[in-house]
Amino acid sequence: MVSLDRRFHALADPTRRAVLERLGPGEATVGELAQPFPLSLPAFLKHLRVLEEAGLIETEKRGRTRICRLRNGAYAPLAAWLDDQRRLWEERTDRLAELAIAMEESADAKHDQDRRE
Amino acid sequence: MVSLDRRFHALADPTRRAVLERLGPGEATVGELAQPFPLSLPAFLKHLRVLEEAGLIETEKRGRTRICRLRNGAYAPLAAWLDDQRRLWEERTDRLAELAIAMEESADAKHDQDRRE
DNA sequence: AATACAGTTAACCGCACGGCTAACAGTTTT
DNA sequence: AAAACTGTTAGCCGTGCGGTTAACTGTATT
Repeated sequence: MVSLDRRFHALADPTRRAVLERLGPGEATVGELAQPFPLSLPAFLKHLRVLEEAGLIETEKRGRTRICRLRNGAYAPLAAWLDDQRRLWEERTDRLAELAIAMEESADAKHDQDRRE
Repeated sequence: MVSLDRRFHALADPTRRAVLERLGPGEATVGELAQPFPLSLPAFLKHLRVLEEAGLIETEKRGRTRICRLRNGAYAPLAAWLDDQRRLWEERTDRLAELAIAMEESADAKHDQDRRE
């Protein structure tokens, strides 16, 4: 299994994210992918390698060209981690809300008590 | 607005992700956060800086200690990007499915035609 | 067979990243 | 006032990342 480190690192670059965005709707060759970027081909190839080793894309050589496509379930582990964190956060705010309510009730009780005195 | 580059880069490190996980349930001081890690304090502080400049946490100095907490909506832009990409992917597979159905119908038609001949 | 095309490998380069130690600064505590 | 505690800054260092050019491989085209 590829580490979250590799996956997140792969996304921390605008060129690589652009490639993924381009690959969302459908597959493309190395040349087609590289065309929009002001990069040498070797530099661009390194980005593709990073994406492939992060398990985000898969590639296949057909003749003298190589076609690239998004991997099935590529984003699942990343989305899962984010969802976990958001869940933790919301559980926390829920607890805070309960606490606030409890304090309010306690304050009301004190208020009633004051009135009775 | 903080770039996606910074945000994703901040997540591409196990120490920093661990800090975020720790901070999910509630806030903590620098010392409490640093304690589990086999790092010098200056090294650890750099990680906190990265997280703060990525807009993921916010910190506040109280006396001689500094307390750190998760920022509200910290993960929203990241989750949004991921969701966009997954949407693109699913639209693509939907189109492929439609195409497959269309081809099947076409094949059926051809088949019927063959039978009629 | 020669040429062009698409990608790949190798070797290098500057710089930012992640780590360290040492010294300093501002708050509590005693 | 002195000592202890909690961060913080400064400066250094090795490694890896993102980029380059040059040379090469293998596949189509003519």
